[in-house]
Amino acid sequence: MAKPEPKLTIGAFARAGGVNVETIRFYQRKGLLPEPDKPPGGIRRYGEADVKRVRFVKSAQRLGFSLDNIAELRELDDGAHCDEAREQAERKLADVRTKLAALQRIEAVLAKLVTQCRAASGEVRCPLIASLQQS
Amino acid sequence: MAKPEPKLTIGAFARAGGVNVETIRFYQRKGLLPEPDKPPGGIRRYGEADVKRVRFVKSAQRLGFSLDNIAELRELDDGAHCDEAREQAERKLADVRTKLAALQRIEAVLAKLVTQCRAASGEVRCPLIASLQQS
DNA sequence: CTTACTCCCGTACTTGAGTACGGAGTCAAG
DNA sequence: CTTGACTCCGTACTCAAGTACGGGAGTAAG
Repeated sequence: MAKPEPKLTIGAFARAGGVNVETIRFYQRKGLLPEPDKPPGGIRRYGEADVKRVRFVKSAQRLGFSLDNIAELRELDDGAHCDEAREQAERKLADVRTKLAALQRIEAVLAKLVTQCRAASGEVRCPLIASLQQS
Repeated sequence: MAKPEPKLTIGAFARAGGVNVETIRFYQRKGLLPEPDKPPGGIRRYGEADVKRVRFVKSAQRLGFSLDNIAELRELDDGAHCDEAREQAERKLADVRTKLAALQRIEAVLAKLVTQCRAASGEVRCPLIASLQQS
């Protein structure tokens, strides 16, 4: 049953996870990744489970979770805490929706300014800059 | 014609601009706000033009421009460079649209995860965390 | 004149997510 | 056995956008 366990060095591990070595070490310091025991002789080895964990961090990060959020989320990964993880995700979802709304407003304003600017070539004052000076 | 020019102290000025004193001083160091001459006697005074300028910074910031962006934008405020300002704004708009799209994808994924989680109470594995471990 | 605010100015600290550096040790190839 | 690549480890630096601090000077009210 003993799987070969690829046994990557940190460099290979980092490449497999799509991050660089320093990032791995940084995550270890943060407690986001376990630091495998150093076998006498001195070089730590990493396996598939570690690669998965980096990927977990990276995907969660893409979803807008901060590293601290992710650490919490990870602590809930002991089976029974699905509810709490879900609540976290719900909070994050609310959060994302807020940001989305804000960004949509920005998009609208910016688009309008650009249009005005295109229309108004030849005016004394740049409508974009002028408008930023109000309010 | 000589307008009274309110002549605010930095504290009053900061309040008028809705930021705090340290922020004003920080913007001055960055070149985003002019630093008025110190009259002999030692206390600098600010007028309406300065308040407008802080507002300019703050509105541009709300639209997602960085302080460095804003400094560039401000340099274009000498009349004839409306085109360049518009180009900046167009780049920013493209930028905002990219972010918007990304955030929308995130929203979708997160919403789906939350739904799955609600449905799957009683499973061994939390679908949220499980899913973050893929890819 | 004293007290209580402000202002001035420089320096340093903060947060988040890494990146960079440098010396020492280890490992595999030639 | 040497060379080169890689690892280990700690410390320090980066960026953005401020915030905090502290001592000295000016100012306004009582």
